[in-house]
Amino acid sequence: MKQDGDLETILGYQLQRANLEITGDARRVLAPFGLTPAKFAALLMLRANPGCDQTALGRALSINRSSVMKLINLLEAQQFVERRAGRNLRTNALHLLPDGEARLTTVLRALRESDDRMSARLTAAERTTLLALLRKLGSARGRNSALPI
Amino acid sequence: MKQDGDLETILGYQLQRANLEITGDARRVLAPFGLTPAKFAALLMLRANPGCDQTALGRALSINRSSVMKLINLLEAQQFVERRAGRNLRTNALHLLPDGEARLTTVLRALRESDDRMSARLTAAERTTLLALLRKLGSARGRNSALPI
DNA sequence: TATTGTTATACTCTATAACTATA
DNA sequence: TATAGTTATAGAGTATAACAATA
Repeated sequence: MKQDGDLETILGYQLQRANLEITGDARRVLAPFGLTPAKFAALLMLRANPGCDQTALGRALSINRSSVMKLINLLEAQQFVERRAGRNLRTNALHLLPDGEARLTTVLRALRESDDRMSARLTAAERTTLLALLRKLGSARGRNSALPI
Repeated sequence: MKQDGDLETILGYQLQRANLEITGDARRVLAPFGLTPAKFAALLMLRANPGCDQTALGRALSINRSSVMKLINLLEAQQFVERRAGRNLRTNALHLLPDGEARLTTVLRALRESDDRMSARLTAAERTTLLALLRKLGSARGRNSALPI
């Protein structure tokens, strides 16, 4: 099978391939903890912003309010997170539970190993470059659809 | 909302964000042609390898045989592609139809515009670097799961 | 009126497992 | 036995649209 010259230089295609490769390993690592990449990202963002509401979390992650609902419902059922009374009657204040935060620390360690393993074929400098370029691309995320501000 | 320091340096998270951003625009561009990113990629790969069978296409795209089935069923219904008699009774030879190839040329032009628009916040050199790094990461794709060789 | 949470529904992409026919 | 295609099913991640309650 020949490679296709166009696909080689289509950013979206290469992103999708790399994403599946890296995310696949992350998924295997997270599964024993009952987590998925999306739930894991939500936990980290929550840890950095205790007490935030669901809409704010969605904006930070650049995902829809209804997608946040799903994640928090699951994380609450797993005792990672708690919905507390918010600053008014229509908002929730989201908090990591102490045990959830402890578990998250363990999970983060495991995920870092996965990340290192997956980026092993890059030099440290390449990895840093890649992260910077990805952030540039992803920073526009939600400026249209998910972050109507 | 604060950013989370860990998420900033987790490759999988930044890949996912960038992927959603870039693929989202591609999806909007492809939709009027009845295509999605996955179907589009299959078409390009098929154009480069006329007459290949479904399993080979799956390997080239690093996706499962059953995923190829879905894509080809749709593309055949849309008259982009045809299953012809293969080199033996259990293989299909996949071929782009002439009109499908013509349409693909138009679509490719539109997608290139999307790709350029999305990578506009990178310099040409950065875009090249990014593609090279992504290919390094994605090249392992399927060596375990999807490409048992 | 605008916003928050919620619910129901749907779509994309992919995978696994098992079957059938053929090699 | 091994491989190609097929089918059914499932899971992860997301979105849209509409509603109720609240601001």
